[in-house]
Amino acid sequence: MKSTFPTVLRELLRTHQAFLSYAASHVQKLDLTLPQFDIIITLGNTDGLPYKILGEKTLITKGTLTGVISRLEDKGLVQRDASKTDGRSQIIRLTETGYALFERTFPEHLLFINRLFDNYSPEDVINLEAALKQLHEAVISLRSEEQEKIVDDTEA
Amino acid sequence: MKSTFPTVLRELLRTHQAFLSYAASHVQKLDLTLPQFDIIITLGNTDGLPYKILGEKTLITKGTLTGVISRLEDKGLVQRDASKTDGRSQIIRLTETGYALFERTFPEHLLFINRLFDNYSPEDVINLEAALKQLHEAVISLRSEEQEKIVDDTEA
DNA sequence: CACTAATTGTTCTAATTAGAACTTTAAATT
DNA sequence: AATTTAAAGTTCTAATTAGAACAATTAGTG
Repeated sequence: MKSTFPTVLRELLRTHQAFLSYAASHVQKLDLTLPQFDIIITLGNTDGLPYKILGEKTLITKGTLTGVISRLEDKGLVQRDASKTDGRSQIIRLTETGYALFERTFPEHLLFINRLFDNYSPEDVINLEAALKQLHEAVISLRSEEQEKIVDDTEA
Repeated sequence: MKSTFPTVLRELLRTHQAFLSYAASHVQKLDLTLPQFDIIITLGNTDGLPYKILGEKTLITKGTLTGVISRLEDKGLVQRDASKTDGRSQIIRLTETGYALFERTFPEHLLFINRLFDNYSPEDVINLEAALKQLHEAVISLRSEEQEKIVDDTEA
């Protein structure tokens, strides 16, 4: 059996790692970590987001999110407000300083990142996205199969 | 300007994360973390590898590697031997227990992972790998450009 | 050979990470 | 309405992560 594991999936890990370190190199100049800047970006052009949504958009789990938000709060870039409609929920929004940082740095960051695709044809972009989605869906599909197995075992 | 950043690259992050959590779900049953199991796999079928090579293959930086190896050593799965040819270098190899674990678990792990590609045609695999490599090379190319800039600044 | 530069691995720090236990509040059920 | 169940955030723990400083050794240079 020819194993696709070492070749294709290693390449996924390598590409991911390379991209993160590329993106981080830009963000570090702002004295922010990548997750921190990701929060800033995600909050930009919104009127604040509940904790939960913020975690879903940035792919940061809630236990981690508390720490990241706290550090941004310490830096004065973000603030927590209690939700008016749900007593459990916190709304995170950019402070004035945070919004100013967003406006000042986001366009340049976008250029920096999009430079990766300078030599891409439109088809290349489509292919990449399609290939990633195909793998993503395969993972999700198998993961839910595994989940069902566990449920079956519990019931049995 | 149409931004490729939020769509394609988010998909890279999501796919990567989904894959890791899928792989981790399997490895956790062995009471190992993914990086730890990655080391076991990488050492399997070798006669031991120097620290440096091990880090390159697993994409783990040296500061991190020390901790991961130490934990595997504590579990008795791996041992450190001083290199005979280089006084600075350590050779990491599987212990008997470690090798037994590798032999017992690796084939099943491979099956578990390769299941992701059950519905892939050969072209699908080739496309995925090509798309990832294209992005990877774009990152590397830009990263080295950035590096040159820094050198220029230092010289100027 | 002497000196400098580079490499190997360890140690340390600050941050992120997932997961679990926990508190508080909301929703659902009886 | 009372009770149970679920959801939102916080806190805690163990591990990973990158990066920087450091000691020991090797390689390269004059």
